[in-house]
Amino acid sequence: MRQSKLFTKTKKEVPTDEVSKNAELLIRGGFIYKEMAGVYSYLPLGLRVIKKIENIIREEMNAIDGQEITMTALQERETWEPTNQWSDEQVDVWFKTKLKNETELGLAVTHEAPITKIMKSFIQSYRDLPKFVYQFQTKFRNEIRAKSGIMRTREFVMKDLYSFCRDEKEHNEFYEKSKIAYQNIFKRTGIGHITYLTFASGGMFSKFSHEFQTITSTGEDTIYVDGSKGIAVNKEVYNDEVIESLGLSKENLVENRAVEVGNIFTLGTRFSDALELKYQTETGEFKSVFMGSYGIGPGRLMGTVVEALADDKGIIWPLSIAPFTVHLLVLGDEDSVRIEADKVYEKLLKADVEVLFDDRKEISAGEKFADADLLGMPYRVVVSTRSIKDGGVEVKKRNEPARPHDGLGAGGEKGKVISVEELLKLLKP
RNA sequence: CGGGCUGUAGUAUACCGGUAGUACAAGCGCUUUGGGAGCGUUUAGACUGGGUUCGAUUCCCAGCAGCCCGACCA
Repeated sequence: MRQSKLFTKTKKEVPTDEVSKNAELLIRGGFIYKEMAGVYSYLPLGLRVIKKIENIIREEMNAIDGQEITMTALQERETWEPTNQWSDEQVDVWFKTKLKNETELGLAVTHEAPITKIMKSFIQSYRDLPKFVYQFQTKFRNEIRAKSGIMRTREFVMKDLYSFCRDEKEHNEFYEKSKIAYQNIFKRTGIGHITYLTFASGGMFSKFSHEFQTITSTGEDTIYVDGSKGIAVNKEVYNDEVIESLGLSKENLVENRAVEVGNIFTLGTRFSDALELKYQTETGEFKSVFMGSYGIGPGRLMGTVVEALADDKGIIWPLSIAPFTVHLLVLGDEDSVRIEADKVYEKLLKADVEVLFDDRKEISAGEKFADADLLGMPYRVVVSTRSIKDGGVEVKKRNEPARPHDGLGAGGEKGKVISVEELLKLLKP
């Protein structure tokens, strides 16, 4: 993509009404646009990140036999009444509305009840189980207080998977598989090393649940981490009984602030009982289906990556979810340099490298470098009179520490000059 | 939902009960070109409603909007 054609622009100024790092950097970079408090649009660069995150999640969900669907955002009152969750006392974040004929509707807060209804049409026998279904779909939650940029919003996409098993044993087997799938997702998106399986309360749905918490100083939650075992306990259930039952000891637990990037629940038969999702066993008895639900918010995951990995100059995207692999900069407007840069761009495209080409004219080198740092692509590749004289292109990784000042310009960080062929080998080994 | 703070060009800010100033952005011209460059020039602004006042962007009230702390969080 040529940056001269990209409709978004970077901003030098920090918006004063955003304090959180993720919102500041994502807005300055033009990844997202704030529509209102807790409601953000995703612009071209941001959407590319979201799509990559979704694809990683999709691959991991498919690997554990998930089947993708899309459910509706409009939900009927009757769907939620059997579990008593239409009432404002039970669920206080509903956005409710009405049809012209006064029928009450809700905007999707979550989908346990609707998916249970759907599955009633298809599950009758033990032969139909187990089944696993997921979607990426917009949730609406009328949060009293939206905050922390894209971390806690009123409208957001969530990947929610629902499992339907014959009994608790079959459920537990899947539940353990889902933990590994989730851990793969966080590893692949670059935050695996700071994300912990965390024992937590079950909220409305069950007594306990598991969260995946990523350690960042700006996190909303407090967790106690046992680094050697790689697990943690949420403050909300942090007591002697829980610590003992998990085989942990207080001496090894370290307090941290963290962001909940994923959450898995055992639902049991709460929904299948209430909505009468039953199946017949081999002996002809009717049993309620044993359920679980498994959520990840791609937007929050994106915000968490920004919070956890950025430096004082901008975002540092992991290769796996970067909007582009390479940020190609051309310095100077001389024809010879621009022709050479165009050639490099074409070669990268031909080799299937995702490249953002800063071909903007009359933009100073400093501004291009600052933008490259802010936008955070993994590789910065520079074409300039100097790189051409040195026989190639200058390559610098975004996550490499600054090299010592080499006298080539104020605050200059020199990359390594290599040929385009070597660059391609580096990117596509 | 309790508490606190804030609304001035696109963004960030300043002053003031009496002509709203600056920087960045944007447009134009020239210069510059390896870390957000310079000179000149142009465009552009007081959240809404009520009150006090000769006069309100400024003071008061209400509404709306935003941020922060806490509580909440499927």
